[in-house]
Amino acid sequence: MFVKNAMPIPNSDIADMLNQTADLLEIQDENPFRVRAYRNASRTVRNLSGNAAEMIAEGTDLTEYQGIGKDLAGKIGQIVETGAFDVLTSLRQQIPGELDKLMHISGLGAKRVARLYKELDITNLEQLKQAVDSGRIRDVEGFGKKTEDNIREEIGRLMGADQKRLKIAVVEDLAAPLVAYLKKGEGVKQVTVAGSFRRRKDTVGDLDILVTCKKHSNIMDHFTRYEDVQKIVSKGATRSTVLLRSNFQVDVRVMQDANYGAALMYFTGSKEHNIAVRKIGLQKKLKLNEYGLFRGEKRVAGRTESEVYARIGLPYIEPELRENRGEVEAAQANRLPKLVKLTDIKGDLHVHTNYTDGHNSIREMAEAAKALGYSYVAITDHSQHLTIAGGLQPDALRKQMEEIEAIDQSLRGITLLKGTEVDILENGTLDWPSDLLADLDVRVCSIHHQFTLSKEQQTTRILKAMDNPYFNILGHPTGRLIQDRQAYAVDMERIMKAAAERGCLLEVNAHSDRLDLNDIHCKMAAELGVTVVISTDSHRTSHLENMRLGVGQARRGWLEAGNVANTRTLGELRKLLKPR
DNA sequence: GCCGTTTTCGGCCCGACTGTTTTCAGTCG
Repeated sequence: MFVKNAMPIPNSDIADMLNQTADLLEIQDENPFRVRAYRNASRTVRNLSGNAAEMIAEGTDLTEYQGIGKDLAGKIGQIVETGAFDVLTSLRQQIPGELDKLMHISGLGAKRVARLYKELDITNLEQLKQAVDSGRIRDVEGFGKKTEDNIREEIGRLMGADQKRLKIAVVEDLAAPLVAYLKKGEGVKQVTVAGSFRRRKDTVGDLDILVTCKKHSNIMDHFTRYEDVQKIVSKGATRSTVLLRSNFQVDVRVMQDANYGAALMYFTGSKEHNIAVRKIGLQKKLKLNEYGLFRGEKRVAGRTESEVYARIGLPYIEPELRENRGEVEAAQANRLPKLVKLTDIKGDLHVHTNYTDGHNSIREMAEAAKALGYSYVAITDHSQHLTIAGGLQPDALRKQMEEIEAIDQSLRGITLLKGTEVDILENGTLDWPSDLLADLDVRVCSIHHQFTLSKEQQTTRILKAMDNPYFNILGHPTGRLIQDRQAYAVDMERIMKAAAERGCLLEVNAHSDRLDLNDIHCKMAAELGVTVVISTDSHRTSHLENMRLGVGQARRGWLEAGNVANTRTLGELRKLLKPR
């Protein structure tokens, strides 16, 4: 049985085990639909808003979820109870080494990995490298010189430093000049970045770019001549793939304007969303592909995405929702959220200045916020405990508050709020005395040390801090740094329930390294009735524009303007920030 | 292994590109 005090197994671990099972079954040439069933269940578990182990303990029947039937629900139960999965264990005994890892080499799938094992006894990357170097690979049926070269290159890439997915802000910087370049191609009409970039995922694995242009364009030649191209992986009339010098992959697909909507849907994905939508189409005898929506041979839609969705009988689904996390069902029931937009945001509530570790002055940050059209901005520098970031002493904070008031008097069209980013100390107290907290307008409360406390201790620490009547906003609630630092262990559901009860707000930190809360947590917040604040944690004026990244995550988490405190007018906002 | 306005069996999204092939399997998205 699930022991209450033991750390429950995270959803990601369960999902990984199911996915590894799928890989190994595929290597065994199992029924491909059984393989797919494991992959689907893996994805469903990964996307659950609650912890599967806790849900099971509370009596939730996992078969309610898409892709989990009686059998897999039982198997997930076993994983949760024992921490192990006998199907996977037995497969690992039958299949030696790291064959499933070899599958993740681009160009090698289950079939070829199995063949390499059967014929050359290759079970790991090192053996594969030796087989390539000695030329034995070429003797295997279906493997030729080109394949050998490809594998050699891929191994080199894998053994070198590679982090394939990049943070979305980094990808924005790669995409902008490439899009500008493509637009200069002969006969080019539209250039749109699709894929996970358009869905605003926090990291992006490759760029999918859709180009529409006149017939007989030489756009693919133009594309592959782009100066940052390191290698042309494939090049065809309608689709080409290259690697940039940074090893980042870019796919370009060429379409005619009449197909634009269908193609954009197709290339935006997610794959799982597209499959779900196509299934609904099939029920109505409609076939959907990147060239349009067809009834038999007849094309019935395709020019715009809205047209395609409408013809299938669905309202338009925003790209950020297209993860098959319930949006298709919500669309069928006409219960899609009306997502928050960047233009709904009326102010930024987490901004640093050169009083602590920011680069710009109070006035410069305020002017920059005003230029974005905001009606308020809060200055929230660090508290005394955070010496490494030049945390303020109480008298320095008093002096800053006076300066904020003075500058506020001199500004028109924007209100400057006196704020703080106050440390939550290890015992759950805040790093300022109550009399100081009382004189501030906004208190962002954050954890900046002792990341390694147990889940129970960390959760208790935060809950205790929330007992403070001046606690407004939990800053970067999990402390994760994308691809750099794991989230610290917290019971997010308990924290959110407590926040909802007490009127505390949770931050969606829009800094490109954080995006914390993440998308799944945002959705959980909406479900639990927690109001969030989307803030940039700016340390220089240019960071204020990161708001778009935070809004992207909020949209991926199904948040509406009503779920977001800083879409409200200053008067309404102040009510939420009053001490309790 | 899942699922059901095609409903408890018999389906399961669909097409492009490559490489190794002489007509297509494997891989990818």
